[in-house]
Amino acid sequence: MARYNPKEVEPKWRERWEKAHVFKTREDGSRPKYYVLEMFPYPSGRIHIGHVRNYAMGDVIARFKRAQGFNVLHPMGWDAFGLPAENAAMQTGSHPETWTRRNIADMRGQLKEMGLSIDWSREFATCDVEYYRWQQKLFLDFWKAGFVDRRESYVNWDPVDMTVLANEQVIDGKGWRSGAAVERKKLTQWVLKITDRAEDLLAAIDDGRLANWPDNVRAMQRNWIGKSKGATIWWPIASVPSFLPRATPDGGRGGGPNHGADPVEVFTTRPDTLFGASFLALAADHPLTAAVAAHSPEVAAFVARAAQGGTSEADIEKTEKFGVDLGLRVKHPFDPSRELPVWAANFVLMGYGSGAIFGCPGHDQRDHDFATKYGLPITPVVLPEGEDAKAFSVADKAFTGDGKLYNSEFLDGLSVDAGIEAAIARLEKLDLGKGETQWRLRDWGVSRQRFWGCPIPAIHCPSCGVVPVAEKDLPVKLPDVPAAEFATPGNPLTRTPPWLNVPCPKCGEPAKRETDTFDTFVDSSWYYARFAAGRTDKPLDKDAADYWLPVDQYIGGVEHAILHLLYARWFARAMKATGHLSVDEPFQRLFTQGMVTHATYQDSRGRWIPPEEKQEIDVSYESAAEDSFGHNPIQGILANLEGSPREFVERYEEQTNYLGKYLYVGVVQTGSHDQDLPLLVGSIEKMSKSKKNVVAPEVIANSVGVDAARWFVLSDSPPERDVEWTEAGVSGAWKLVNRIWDLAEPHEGLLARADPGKAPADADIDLRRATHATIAGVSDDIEHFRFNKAIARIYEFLNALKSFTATPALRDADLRSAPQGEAERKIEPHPEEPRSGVSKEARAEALYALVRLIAPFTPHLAEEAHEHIGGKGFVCDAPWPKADPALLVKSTVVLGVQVNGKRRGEIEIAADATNADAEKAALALDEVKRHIGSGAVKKIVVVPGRIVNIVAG
RNA sequence: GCGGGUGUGGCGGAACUGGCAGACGCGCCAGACUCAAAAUCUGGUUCCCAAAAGGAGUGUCGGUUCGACCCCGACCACCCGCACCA
Repeated sequence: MARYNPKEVEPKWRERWEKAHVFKTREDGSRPKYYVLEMFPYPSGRIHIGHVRNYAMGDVIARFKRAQGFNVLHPMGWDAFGLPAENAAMQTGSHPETWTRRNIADMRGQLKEMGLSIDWSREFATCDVEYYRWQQKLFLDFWKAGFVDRRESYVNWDPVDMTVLANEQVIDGKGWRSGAAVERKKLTQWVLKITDRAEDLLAAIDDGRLANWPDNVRAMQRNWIGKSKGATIWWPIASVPSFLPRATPDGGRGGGPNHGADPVEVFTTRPDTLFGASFLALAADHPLTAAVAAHSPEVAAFVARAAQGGTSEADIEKTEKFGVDLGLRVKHPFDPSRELPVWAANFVLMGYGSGAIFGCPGHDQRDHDFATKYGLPITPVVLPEGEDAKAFSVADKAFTGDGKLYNSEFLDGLSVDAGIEAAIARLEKLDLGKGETQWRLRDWGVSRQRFWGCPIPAIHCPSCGVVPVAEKDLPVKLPDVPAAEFATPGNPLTRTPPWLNVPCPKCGEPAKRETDTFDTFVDSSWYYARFAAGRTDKPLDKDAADYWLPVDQYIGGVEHAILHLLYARWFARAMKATGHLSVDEPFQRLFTQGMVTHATYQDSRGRWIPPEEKQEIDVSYESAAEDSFGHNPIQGILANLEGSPREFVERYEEQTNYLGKYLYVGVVQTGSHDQDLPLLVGSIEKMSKSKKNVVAPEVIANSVGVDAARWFVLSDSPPERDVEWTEAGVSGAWKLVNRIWDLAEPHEGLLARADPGKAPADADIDLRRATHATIAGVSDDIEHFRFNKAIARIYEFLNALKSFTATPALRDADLRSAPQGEAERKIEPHPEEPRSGVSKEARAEALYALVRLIAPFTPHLAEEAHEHIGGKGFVCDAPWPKADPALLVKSTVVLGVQVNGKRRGEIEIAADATNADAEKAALALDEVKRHIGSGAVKKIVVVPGRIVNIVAG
């Protein structure tokens, strides 16, 4: 029979789909809508397996919902602005747009080969003028609404590339590309005021609006927003040295009329421990520290030393705490007669709170470390439950738990929570502090000093200041810049006078355009809405947006759990406030899929070896013990290894333990590299070019077809976990494709001859039950993103189907005695001679269900098989099969029988049998009798349909 | 340190609301077909005991229950995110 040939079949169906426009989304209010969206790709050049998995998942959902009768929107586009295009331009001398457009064309072709049910008519790239012009309009609306600000802030500046770097692009204090030491530079940046919505962005995480998001993503967002409740406290400076700045008119609040300088502002979450305060500590870059440093070489030396330590690195833990006494004293808010020293300390950060803390060494470990080092007093003020006040000590370690306050005057006896409230009340009464909430979340700096991005529509006028571009003048298009311009570092926009020089929209005098472009996260913050409701004359069509949004299912990598998803959430709120949208949460359900990983290989010199260049060898135990030269090859290989052969040795031992008979000697590279160098089997990692463990999707598509690739990336591992790419796994998927094809092949035209809708005879009941149980199970699994289980169910069904199709006479047992030549028939069951009693109708029903159930996973194969068995039209247009509830109920059930909780046998009884029947049947079993023995039956627990447990003693 | 998650055969993983642990796939073993191999097909495959009978078994220890991978308590290991966040 004909071998299934994906190279012919797959393109054929893609052409047919395209010709019939089957995946074009029609506005249709009569059907319920379903919007499936995968995070759109950055056009880096090629599709990789990770994309395949991401889009295969989305496509399963899209096709499934479509078959269920939903009006499905499943679009695709390109996150097309960004740094790599400019870097490529610098290296290759081509324009960023040329590079980007070429990549898009390549990747579009590759994506189309995947057979995705995408409405390509809605495709756009964020670098299309028709997209970014509306982004500029949204920005102007946000500006008008007060969501935009301009602020001075520090940025990472690469002096060689002359650009701002994101924190992730700074490696060990150096630019990731240029390797130049990064400078901190103060720039005026455009800012979107996302902190204004911090409260609501946080509230939505826990009030049910994000109920269908993964817990870890919600937790990450919660942490990132970082709300902490506490108090701001103003500590009056006791005696003010002359060199300190004079008090500002409003800054002296609470300090009384005659303190001479502003009080020191401190934020704390534990105002209840105020009586345990023994010092104040300021950040090294706190203004007050700077003021003292100007007059004290010792303090200046401290500031210099503190600046050396890596501030953002993870090895902060190792950094020793150190500080310096500033020589200032402050008055305790609750007892002005008590004065505390003011220190500067390296562990206090200017970027959080007010850059100053009060140290309570008894109840904060960092303060404890610091106080111990510098001999500052340590006073306990919280007594744990059940501890004796005299015996309790915090000399060795800070106590951070709950308890009762003591040593705290008016707070004595209160719990921590009550103490916090009482302390805040007193502070507010004294006008020395107030209850306050601090956020970890910062406003979003969107300025990038780059060319390849959406221009920020603003104009700098010498007399009017910063002025928005008039709406009639939109879009602010990127100017035509010769490709050669990109060879020079910096932003070409600053060197393009005809574009740069414009009249001020307000006064008409000569002015200059803003040369910053938007962070590309802005582009991806609203694309989902544009897909759904794009219009040529405005950002969105509100009616269409109201119909389609929110996105019903969003799918992407967990690496976007914080920034992209947070920005998109804020953007939706801002768009709602400016009348463009009606939703504030754009993504109803979120799914974060795992990565595709692959084993890595390294030779003994540490070079990465591509998987296709390695060769596995097995050596039998006998030959391993001694080869023809009388050497043990394992020992030989191990002896040759340079560096650390640990990984290799572990694998080797593992294999001997299990197999005994065979030794997995490992992997020897062949091909272009040195022969017979032992290869280390490395860890299993995310596919990456640097580790040479990538597998190109097109290579798979050209051999076993995209259906097999799609099937593979969805089988085995649950979708949220990583899946390891293995050759064995791919060949398994290929085998599956052929199994299904073999089933369809002998039944050519079956649907035409049988009516799968006609209720078949009773004798078919087992097959029909299997069919309907599979329909119900697969539907439920897809609905709940359990693709691996849906696939397992399909395998189970195939196994069942086979037992119905193969005639018992041709089973293995009979084959041995069968005459020569008879075996041929076993491989190819006769289509018209199925197991006795199974009708054409039952088989037609089973196969028709099968092709529709596999369609979301392997759409080309489904179409081909469907056509082969005589189906009309497209499978992707066919309705999703419905399970008949009557066939999901069994007439008899098998119950496990336990004695004292251990399984001892099973009984098969009618599904509607009474408990008494079940008990009787269970007690009649020989195994049960034996295990009860001479003991008395004390109790019998019967769970109908599940189990019988006999308690005997 | 804080937050989230995960621990089940040789491997990836199933097990519904507390009810037959190991579905399904891979790998492996045996057999059929073949001169042989590949492919395919059939059967087997948690561990211990030669087998049967039996026993043990879901990271560890304890608890609740007729019954625990599942619930509770304490711990261990690993993964992810954040992090001198006051």
